[in-house]
Amino acid sequence: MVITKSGRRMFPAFKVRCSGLDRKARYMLLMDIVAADDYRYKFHNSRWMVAGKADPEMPKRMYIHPDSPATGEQWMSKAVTFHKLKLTNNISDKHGFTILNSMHKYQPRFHIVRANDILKLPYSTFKTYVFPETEFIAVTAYQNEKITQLKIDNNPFAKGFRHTGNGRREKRYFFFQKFIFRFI
Amino acid sequence: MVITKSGRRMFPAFKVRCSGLDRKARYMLLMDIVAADDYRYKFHNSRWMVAGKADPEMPKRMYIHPDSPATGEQWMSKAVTFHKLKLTNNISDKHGFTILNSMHKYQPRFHIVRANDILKLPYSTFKTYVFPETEFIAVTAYQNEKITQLKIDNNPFAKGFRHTGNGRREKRYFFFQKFIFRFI
DNA sequence: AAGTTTTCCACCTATGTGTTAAAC
DNA sequence: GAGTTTAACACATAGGTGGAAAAC
Repeated sequence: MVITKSGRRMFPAFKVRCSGLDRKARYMLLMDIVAADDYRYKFHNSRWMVAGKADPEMPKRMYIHPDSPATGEQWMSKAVTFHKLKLTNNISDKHGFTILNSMHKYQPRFHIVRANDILKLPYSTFKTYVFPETEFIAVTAYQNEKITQLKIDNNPFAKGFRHTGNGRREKRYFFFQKFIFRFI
Repeated sequence: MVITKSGRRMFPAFKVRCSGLDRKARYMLLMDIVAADDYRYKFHNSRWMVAGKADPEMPKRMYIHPDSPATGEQWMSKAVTFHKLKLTNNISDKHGFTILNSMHKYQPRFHIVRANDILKLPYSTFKTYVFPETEFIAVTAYQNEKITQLKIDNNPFAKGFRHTGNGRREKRYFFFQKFIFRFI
């Protein structure tokens, strides 16, 4: 997962479906990201390899889903997406983004708290869920070309980098087409 | 103020500066819009004139500033802008926008509530402030050309309609310039 | 020297403007 | 008919992508 100084979304976004909640009660839904192990990695010979002990971790922010608080009924009515959570490697970040170390491995976590209010969070019981398949390594530049291509093919914001059938980028071609269309 | 089926922001936005709050206490800041009188209007001979009795009003939504709740200190640290409030004439609106009648006169209101939580709002005391200079008439198409021009000259999203010094629109010209720059 | 991070960029999505002509 | 509303449009702002080269 790419992290930048200015903040980068996770892609694909963390998305969950909830069931078994009390329809009338109010809940806050949260996410955080914790170190998955105590190593630093490097990508070498097309493989991630351990490259030493992990650097110190910054305190991790608890990201509150912006629809919080909402009723169990509202949360269960559709999938809940955390697409606005942002990652950064800037240890001085003032936006409240999640600060990670590049070349380290991380595990997102999901929390459900029965609470009306952010003030009650510290005294409330958390139900925490971990999905191991969402583990990732933070980078400042892609290491694995296949990951890059997966992102390009699936992230709508990267459409400009997709290939046409014959293997060439389509961008210049379409800009030219647009020009012709407007001036002939 | 223009209102549309899909929802339209107010421009200029309602903007206030707060003082005298308890720095440590938490407040919710709210806005709503109420009928200013009981008339329907028409724009005739370059003047707004009464054109009969008002149509029935839809229930008015209380718009909660998205930064709510926050401390007095946070609210007082900078001007508070309600630029995301949206107006509509669609009586079936499901977005929670403020539903107004076209050709009717309205008065925005501003409310400060000392409360931690949306749930406490109904039991809380409101301090309500009205600034008569923010009164407006809702329309679906501009009636007064001077108002149109004021909006064009000041709203960044309407920059495409601004005139150059010689009185012509600048848009085509700049598109052509951009083209030359890219291909020479 | 080699690996990692930063900055600037073109290209994209998403959404806020008034205009225009058609619809009501 | 005359006045009002709607829908499609070009042109903006705002901000999310990876690429490339410079900087570290």
